[in-house]
Amino acid sequence: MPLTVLLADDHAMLRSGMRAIFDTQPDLQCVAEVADGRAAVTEVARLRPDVAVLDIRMPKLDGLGATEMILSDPANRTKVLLLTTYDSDEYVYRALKAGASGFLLKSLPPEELISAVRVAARGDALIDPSVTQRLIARFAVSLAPPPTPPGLELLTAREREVLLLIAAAYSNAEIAARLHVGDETVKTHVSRVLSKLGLRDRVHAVAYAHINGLVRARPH
Amino acid sequence: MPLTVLLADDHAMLRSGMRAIFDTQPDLQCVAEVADGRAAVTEVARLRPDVAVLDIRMPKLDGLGATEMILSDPANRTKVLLLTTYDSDEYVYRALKAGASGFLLKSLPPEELISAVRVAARGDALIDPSVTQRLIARFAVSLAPPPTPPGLELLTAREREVLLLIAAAYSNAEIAARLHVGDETVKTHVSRVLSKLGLRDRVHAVAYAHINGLVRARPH
DNA sequence: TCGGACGTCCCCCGTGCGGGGGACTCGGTT
DNA sequence: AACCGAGTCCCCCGCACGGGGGACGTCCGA
Repeated sequence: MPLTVLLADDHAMLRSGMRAIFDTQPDLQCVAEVADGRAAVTEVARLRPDVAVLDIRMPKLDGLGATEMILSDPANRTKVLLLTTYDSDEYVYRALKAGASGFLLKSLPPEELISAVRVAARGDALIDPSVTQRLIARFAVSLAPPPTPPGLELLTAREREVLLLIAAAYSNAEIAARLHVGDETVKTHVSRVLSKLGLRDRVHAVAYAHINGLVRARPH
Repeated sequence: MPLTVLLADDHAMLRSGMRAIFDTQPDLQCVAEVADGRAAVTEVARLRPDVAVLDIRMPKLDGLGATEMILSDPANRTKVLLLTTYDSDEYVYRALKAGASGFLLKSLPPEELISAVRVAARGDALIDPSVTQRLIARFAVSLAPPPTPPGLELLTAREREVLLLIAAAYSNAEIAARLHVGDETVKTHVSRVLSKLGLRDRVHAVAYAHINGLVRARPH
């Protein structure tokens, strides 16, 4: 059975152009054309096409908002491809966050649009190369380890160990038990950590450790 | 002038296959074939091709390591496309982090490999659709706001305000000055925050706030 | 061989902190 | 009217904490 497609764009000319492209493919069937985002949402809910191709700029509800509404429905099985004339980073992030299966520029060659629909239908995703480039850069920094915080290199191994335990909100006595040393020893380490890092008290130490990424916040 | 390409793969058969593909394109010139990662790095440094196509599994130095060495050189202008038989998330992350311009599966149709080289050469990037899908999912969660931490809804507006100041490592006296209230008042708020959240002391409160994303760590 | 860094343990002392009370004002609900 | 939650201020008490000292052993490099 053919893949069903919904087209959403406020320019009738562009819609008929895309429909013509799909009509060249026997296994692709364009089951609806709409001119705004709200209509796209309702028609997707009614017809449940395999793929919805949405322009970002549309009246009443833009393509991003429509995408969010469509994909936030847990019963939905329609994949969403977003089309845009100009790419903006904000658009991309919002689109990907909403779970779009594609983010493409309208300059895309017709045959690639067809292949994009097939890619989306089988559950994969596709991003325009010019956007991918910037996405990688952004993704890389989000993976990059935080730069070594200032002053950390002054600490000995033991002191860093103690700092991590402070950051985990352990008391001196708890740290002592955990390291199997006396609590007076821990006090010494703590004092050295504070003075070496220029911190007033252990509360500042906890903040320092977390802000500088010494403690991994809820693992993603 | 033609685009120059370097091929790196430990299978001679695959190299000659790819070379044959490139030879069908007048504007693509395969300037070198190497069989391991170390050779790839030195040849890229010597020949400075426009694009290097690297297999991930290679002797001596794998494609990821080679990518990192190539792209860590600030004088480098060669773009890197990575090829792999099986995709693993870890591979992808490392590749993107290193700054690769592409991450493709060997199942890729030949004509798409050609187009990928052109995409990379012009500075854009390209990721295999099956990988993109998972990348989006991962990217989305990295953008997702942290879920509302447990217990936070028990706090009044004022108490939340105080909690944020505690998280910023302010002392009771400093919080009092900042809020223009007496320090006895602050003590009351702090006590309520601690008991409502089940925290032992302000140190735990600082850790709680940071772990639950109430305080934005170094903005990316 | 002598230092110096590191890790360990000890004492004193002042104070910020947190728990336990209580009390007052406001605003909104019943 | 009575009530209650939120915000404000006050007192007392115990204690963990942090700064100031000093001391001792080990290991390593000068």
